[in-house]
Amino acid sequence: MKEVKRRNTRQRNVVLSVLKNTHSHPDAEWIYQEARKIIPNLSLGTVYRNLKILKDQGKIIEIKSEFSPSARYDAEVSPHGHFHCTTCDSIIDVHGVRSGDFIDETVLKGVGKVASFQVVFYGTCASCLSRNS
Amino acid sequence: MKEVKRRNTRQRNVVLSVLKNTHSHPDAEWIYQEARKIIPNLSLGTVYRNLKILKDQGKIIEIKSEFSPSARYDAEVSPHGHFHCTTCDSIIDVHGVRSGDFIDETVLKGVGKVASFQVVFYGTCASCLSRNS
DNA sequence: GTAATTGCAAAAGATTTGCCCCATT
DNA sequence: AATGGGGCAAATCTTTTGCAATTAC
Repeated sequence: MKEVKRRNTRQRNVVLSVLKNTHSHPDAEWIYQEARKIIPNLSLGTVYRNLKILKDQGKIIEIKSEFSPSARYDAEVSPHGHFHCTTCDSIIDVHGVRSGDFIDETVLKGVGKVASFQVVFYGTCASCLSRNS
Repeated sequence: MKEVKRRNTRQRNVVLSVLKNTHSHPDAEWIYQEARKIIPNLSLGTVYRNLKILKDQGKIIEIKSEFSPSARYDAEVSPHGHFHCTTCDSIIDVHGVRSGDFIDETVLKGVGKVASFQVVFYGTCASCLSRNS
């Protein structure tokens, strides 16, 4: 993506604020539906374009999961992991991920220079466990 | 996916052996092209179907990266992480990564029951670093 | 013989892009 | 006024699926 002077648009602000107001790690379609409640004639393409820009700017995180066909997004950008429940499809934040040791190790092993990382756990979340017990 | 008695087909064997013979973490299309050298009339749909079956059987791993539009595959199934070089697009194995090293198990216990996990580092690999220095 | 599997092609789903008009700076 | 951004729709890319024919067991 080329370096351009970004303008301050209502659409981009709404996309970001919708994402900041949820912990559900939604996909583009969900964000689109929510944002439409505020800007009814918003288009899905604009949502995708802005998600990419916001990701580039480091204001949001994109989550790629083996169990989700579409990318999921998160406005919490401090380093943390995710737990994807394969039963109810919800994604839960996992704080306290000790990435430092691993990044060091990776660097030490001569693999390369780490810029960021993603950790996703798969399994059954606590709610689903108790629901089926 | 329903439980069925799996048959031993040439197509599935070839897909698996193609993947076992590389460390490049290829996508379905690459596997398809390689496998076609052995079974010329193989179809891409069959490759996708078999990748899904092999994953279900735990014989291969699927890697979802923020920087790859298509899923990548790995026939090395022992728990390990990956490093995706955002310069040359190669994916490198990072061994010695265990979930317990990443996150306090007790924290994870409260979230749910973990069945598997995925760790992907993003950055610039050693080859690309030296090439551009 | 029976049911799983394949090849083919169409379909589906997710994301990107061209174009022209509008809005921000 | 200049140009980034939006809406819309078409296009692209990846993956899935229906179906009739084939193959493994």
